[in-house]
Amino acid sequence: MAGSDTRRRILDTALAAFGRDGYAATSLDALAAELGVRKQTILYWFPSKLDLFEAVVDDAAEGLADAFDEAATGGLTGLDQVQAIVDRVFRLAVHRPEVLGLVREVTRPESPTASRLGARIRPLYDRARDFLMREMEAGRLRRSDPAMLLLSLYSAVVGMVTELEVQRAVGFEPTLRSTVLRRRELMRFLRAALAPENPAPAAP
Amino acid sequence: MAGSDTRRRILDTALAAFGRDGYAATSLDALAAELGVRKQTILYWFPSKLDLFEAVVDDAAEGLADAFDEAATGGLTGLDQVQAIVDRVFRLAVHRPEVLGLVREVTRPESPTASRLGARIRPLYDRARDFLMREMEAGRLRRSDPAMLLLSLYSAVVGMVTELEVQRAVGFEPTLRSTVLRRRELMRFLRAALAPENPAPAAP
DNA sequence: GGCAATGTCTACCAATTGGTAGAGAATTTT
DNA sequence: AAAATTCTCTACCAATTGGTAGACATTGCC
Repeated sequence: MAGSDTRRRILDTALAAFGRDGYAATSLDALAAELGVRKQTILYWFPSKLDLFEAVVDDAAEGLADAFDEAATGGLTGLDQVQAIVDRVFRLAVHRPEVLGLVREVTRPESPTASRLGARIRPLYDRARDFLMREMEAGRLRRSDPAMLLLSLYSAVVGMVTELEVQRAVGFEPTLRSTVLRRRELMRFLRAALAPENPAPAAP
Repeated sequence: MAGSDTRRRILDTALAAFGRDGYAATSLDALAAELGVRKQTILYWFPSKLDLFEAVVDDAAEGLADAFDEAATGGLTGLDQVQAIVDRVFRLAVHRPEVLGLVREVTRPESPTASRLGARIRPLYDRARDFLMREMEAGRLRRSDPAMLLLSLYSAVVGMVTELEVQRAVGFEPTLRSTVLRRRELMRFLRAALAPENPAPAAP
């Protein structure tokens, strides 16, 4: 069944292209050329460009959910859990920056599938908010509005990560070292913002 | 001289369109229609689509610089100055969201003018870094790497602001009230992260 | 071997794209 | 008033876009 391999390859390459160049700037012909295939092969697997894009979004959302799951199954709590997730997102950003590019593309209000993404990430969002709420009540995180805090966190992390690109734009070529420094600095920032004012009592 | 008025109108409308839909998804025909004018009129004022885009970027960069200037001339220091700038950016985001959309578009690595933006915002960047360095040395901000901290700040603010859009994507319609709450929560976050561990001594 | 399903291709197509050439107003300069 | 400049227009154009129709190959099944 070589066919579903083609399908997989199309999804991967399309994710990279959409994430890098955006939906409008990615043409099916260019995509096909990159795949070493004809455009009609793409249209065989996905009836239209928009269908392809939606499939790519779903696929990426699934990958993101897996990444979060992986970072959230260690039984960590408080800042350690936050750190684990930040690390995971950074790793993703380093070796698959297109995924975050796609997130960026898709959160644009005029995106052809802005609402679709909503449905896809909503469960992640709810889980994260519950986690924050629990940790605040346990005194392991500074108390504040969990929904708002979550948006702050998301902003800080994704913003920081995508600013690898800004850094390029401003003229620095980001190195591995600078990436490490960036992550460390971000964690200092987050720890300062999130650490409870008076440490939680040890568990009984 | 009705001509330069046309030029001005083209710049404004193009900024809105590029910021909302992105460069590739904005066609000169659509832009012209929105302006009530023929495409060739646009091409008379700007020799090509790319030229128009560059002019729009320059124009927006100028506007951003003015906004920062306005927020930075009150002689404030430390967290108060940071807060003034955050407020200013939020105001901008509320009544001209396209500007931030454009920043987002242009910081994409494949943007046709990624490097151009670099040159334009570099002075702002340098000024902000100098400010942070000064305030740290005066003990009014927590000490850390100013360049990294600046990226964190930029990320947190721009990320938070663009998440007004994410919020829409997830299905909430942001209200004025939620915007106010968001700004307040962001400032709590920033204050927690930036406040010096031991307060600075009063000025002599 | 025949046959049906699956998968990739060639050949087109209508619509849209950014852009050129140059006519025709309107305004300013002389 | 004539001439020159400034501005917006109509008329095209070649290239690219997403998409359709259907031929041709390959595979697994009977």
